Amino acid sequence: MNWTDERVEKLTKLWADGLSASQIAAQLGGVSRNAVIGKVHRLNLPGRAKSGGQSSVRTKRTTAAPRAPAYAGRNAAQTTRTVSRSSGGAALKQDVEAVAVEDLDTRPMEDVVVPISRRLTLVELSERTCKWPIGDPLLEDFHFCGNDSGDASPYCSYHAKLAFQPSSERRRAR
DNA sequence: CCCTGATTCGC
DNA sequence: GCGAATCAGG
Repeated sequence: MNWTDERVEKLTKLWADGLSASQIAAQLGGVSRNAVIGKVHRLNLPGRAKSGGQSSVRTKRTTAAPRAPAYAGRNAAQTTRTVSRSSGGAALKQDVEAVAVEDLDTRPMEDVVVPISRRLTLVELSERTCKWPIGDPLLEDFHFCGNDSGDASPYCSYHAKLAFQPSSERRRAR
């Protein structure tokens, strides 16, 4: 891939916005983070203030920002899916709680607070990043949580609590 | 190990 | 000019 004016422009902008080289590479596509860094140097763009690593500025959430629902609205639509298998006797009949967060008339876990998200885009997700979607996919600021997902889980510990609620105990608790 | 940017150097 | 390899660091 070559550095078209458009791509250079985007690179410059994103770099100025403080995104990391790898994140920029992911958004540009077709280039490695090394390519991005190399280009940045060649363009004489100001490098990062201190040669600090990932602990630098990152997601700067000013103040008030109740990162609450984000999912509430549209999710309430496709919440509980009841699958009934009426086969012969009265054997199988179970309802499966589909990936739901907070359903219609709910009260359970509303207390699960998710810290901050890394605002990753689809292409930036890796095996260890939380794949919990945030925002409206149709909007520009749509992103994924991106926090560490432990190792074998698709979500970070916080979103995992929201996603995998033990159905049995939930019913009981209600 | 994950990630970060910085530099080098063959292409 | 480009970017993989490498280095240095959190």
